Amino acid sequence: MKLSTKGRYGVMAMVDVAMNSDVGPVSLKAVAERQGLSESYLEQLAGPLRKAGLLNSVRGAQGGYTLAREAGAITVGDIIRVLEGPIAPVDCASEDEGPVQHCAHSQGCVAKSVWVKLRDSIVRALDSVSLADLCEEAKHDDGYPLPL
Amino acid sequence: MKLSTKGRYGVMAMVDVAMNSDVGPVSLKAVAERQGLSESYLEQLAGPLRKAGLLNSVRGAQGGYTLAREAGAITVGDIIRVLEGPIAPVDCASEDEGPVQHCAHSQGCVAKSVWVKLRDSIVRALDSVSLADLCEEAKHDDGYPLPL
DNA sequence: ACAAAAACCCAGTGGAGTGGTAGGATTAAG
DNA sequence: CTTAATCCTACCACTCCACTGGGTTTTTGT
Repeated sequence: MKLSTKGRYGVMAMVDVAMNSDVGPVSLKAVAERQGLSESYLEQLAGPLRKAGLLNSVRGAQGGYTLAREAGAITVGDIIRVLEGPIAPVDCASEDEGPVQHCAHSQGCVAKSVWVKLRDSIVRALDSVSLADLCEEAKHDDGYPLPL
Repeated sequence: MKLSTKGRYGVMAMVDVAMNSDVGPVSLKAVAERQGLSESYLEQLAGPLRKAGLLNSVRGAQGGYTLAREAGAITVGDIIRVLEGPIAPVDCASEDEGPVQHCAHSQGCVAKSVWVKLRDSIVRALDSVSLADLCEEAKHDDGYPLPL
């Protein structure tokens, strides 16, 4: 039940872009430095995010990325779906389930109701938070409660 | 965001034991046959479940496993925790977080609130369903709505 | 014109984890 | 004393994750 770094870094990067693109497009180099991530790895995330219509890109020097929609219209769930595929704790309880999913309909399927319930919980949690929410929170937490 | 087979098979096995242990302990061989799973793989799940106090075992011929608590007092979450470790969509939002978790408290941690919210959703979903619930459901679904 | 900065693309790679199998030792029933 | 079961440990094939690197194209600034 772990998110991969793709999803995690993707959200970090999108928040970074959201918070820094007021003065122009944000380069991956800048994101990588601020967030402490690998630039070349971020490239692999930016591609899909652009193709999915969450990011716009500007090529060439001084280029970079901007949000393709306003921050309030992009949810964490949107990002996760692009980078990790449809939300599905188990294969037989996927969001985009095809015609009918039959997992060798023995007693095993008894558990399916739990997995569907679990999936719906995850979907609700991820879709209920937008980039705007995270940005707002970030600004507020400026005087950050330091651990240690 | 996928559950591993350990968790899935573990729940299947526990339901099987719950539904078949009224006449005596249930052998892993029987579980494996009914559920279509590998017996030797199930052994690896039964060990931890026993040590965690969810299963009792009876060794020797005619031996097997019974629930260590009543079915209503064992949740799906209990099983998952034993077989997959603490519920934590990302490391910095684990259930059993130690003293303080600091994920390089740069802007990256901005997303932490989402992960915590996500974790809590998962925990609530998994802890709200007991083996008894699943057994009840299984009996009801006897005339099973066949796919195809 | 040209150098630098950026997005793009794609191929490869090391390590860790997943999903098992194999073999044996112990325990108890018939 | 054979058989059926739990128990324990080691091993293995495979996949996927997290990255790295090399190279191409596009644009800006000098």
